[in-house]
Amino acid sequence: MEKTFGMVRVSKRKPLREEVYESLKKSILYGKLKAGQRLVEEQIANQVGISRTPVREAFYKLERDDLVRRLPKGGFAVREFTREDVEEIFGIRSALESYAAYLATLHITPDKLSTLEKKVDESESALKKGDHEKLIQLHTEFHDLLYKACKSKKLIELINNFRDYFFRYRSALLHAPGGFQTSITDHRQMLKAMKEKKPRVVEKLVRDHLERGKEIILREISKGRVTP
Amino acid sequence: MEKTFGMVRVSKRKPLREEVYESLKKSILYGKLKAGQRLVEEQIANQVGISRTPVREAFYKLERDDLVRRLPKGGFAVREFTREDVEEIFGIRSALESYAAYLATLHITPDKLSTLEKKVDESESALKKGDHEKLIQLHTEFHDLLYKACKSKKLIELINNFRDYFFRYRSALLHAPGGFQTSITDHRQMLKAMKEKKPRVVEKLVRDHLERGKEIILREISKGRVTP
DNA sequence: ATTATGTATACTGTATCCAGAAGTCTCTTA
DNA sequence: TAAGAGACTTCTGGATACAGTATACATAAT
Repeated sequence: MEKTFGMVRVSKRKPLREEVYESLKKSILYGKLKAGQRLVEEQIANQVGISRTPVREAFYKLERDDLVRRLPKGGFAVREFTREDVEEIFGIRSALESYAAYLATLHITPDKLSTLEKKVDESESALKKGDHEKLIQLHTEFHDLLYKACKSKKLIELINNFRDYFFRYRSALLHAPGGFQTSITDHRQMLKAMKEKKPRVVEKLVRDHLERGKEIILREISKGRVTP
Repeated sequence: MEKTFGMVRVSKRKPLREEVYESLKKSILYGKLKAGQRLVEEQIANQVGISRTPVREAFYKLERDDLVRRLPKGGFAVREFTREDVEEIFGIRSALESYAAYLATLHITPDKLSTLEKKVDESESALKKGDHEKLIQLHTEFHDLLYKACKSKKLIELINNFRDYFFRYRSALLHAPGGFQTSITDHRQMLKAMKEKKPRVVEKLVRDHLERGKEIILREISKGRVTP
């Protein structure tokens, strides 16, 4: 992060530990680091060309995020998920995200509603064009916007932490048979219920949406199409 | 933590960072460290007689727990709560704890039910004797046991983290007019609904229970009887 | 009196080093 | 051959030192 005022450079660099944390996190979320992959302080430090200290601190932070777990023989590993984990996490997500959607329905403003509507419209348009990358992006954005409207910073933070666990599966989720269409239909219904100020309906729609997502992931895991 | 096998001492001491973390956390929870109190690495390190490293790591962990916040001028401070924070946190607690109670109703075994019943019986007995300390302890234990029955380690962890924010208020909560009696009545009703395998009823009872708790805390804060 | 500059202090972030623990491998002895 | 001891390797946790940054205070200049 650098700003330039004329010829004067104002540098506000993030601490190294933050940079390592974000880089590792991104690698995990995007699947560059596979579940089970072992990570060792010294190795990462040598690769990056820094000391162990910021690497260690990044590891501890990832550990607290439950994105890595500590190995008994030293080092950390990218977290793996059992079927039970998937059930557990989706259960918690359901509780949190439906609550956020409930709050969002209470608090949302008309301009935010129309932004959401625009996302759904764009999704339908992208579906017609078969632009799957765009659809994945719009799907994520719809949920980001929806939860942001709940006005609870801590809740959003929590939700995003849980969503991160399955970030690398979002493509598989949507590519499942009928995945794109179902997702758009769900979003359309949520939007409708929000316009009508029916928070309990939105809440239920989000629960069902997540239940469907969970079943898809479990099915894909069973078929060996994705690794836990 | 030391174990002794005959004359052989097996020492499994916790890392210093864990010890500092737990000690600071306890001081925060029990009100020894007041909201707003500033904490500085070097100072704590000097007081304890260790280097800064484990202190820093403990601070980061407490920060992640949202029990302390980073100060712009260096150091950390014990977290303060606005009324909005109280509302936010109780909202999230309500979502999480009611979900946990719902799961617990599905999973609980008869022996655990009778343990819960025993806690309620003991609470009524302690109320008659005016043993308030005992009542506070039993209240906490009831909830610990209830949530433990949900069989979701991550959910329990989350819930406990949120409960910790108001740990120092639990006495005020129960000492509020009619607090003890209401709490016992609530627990009795939850127990009844659990026996009857009505998870949605338990869920609602827990929501109402927490709503009441929130109102009490907000009222006590308004009256200046507790500091946020 | 006000503003600018220099210095001291307080703190953080990072690098380096040391000691210890745990696991693995090799050699020796029974 | 099997068991035990010692050496080696790999890793962590913590201590220490150094450099950088931000703030407060004192002094000099206008």
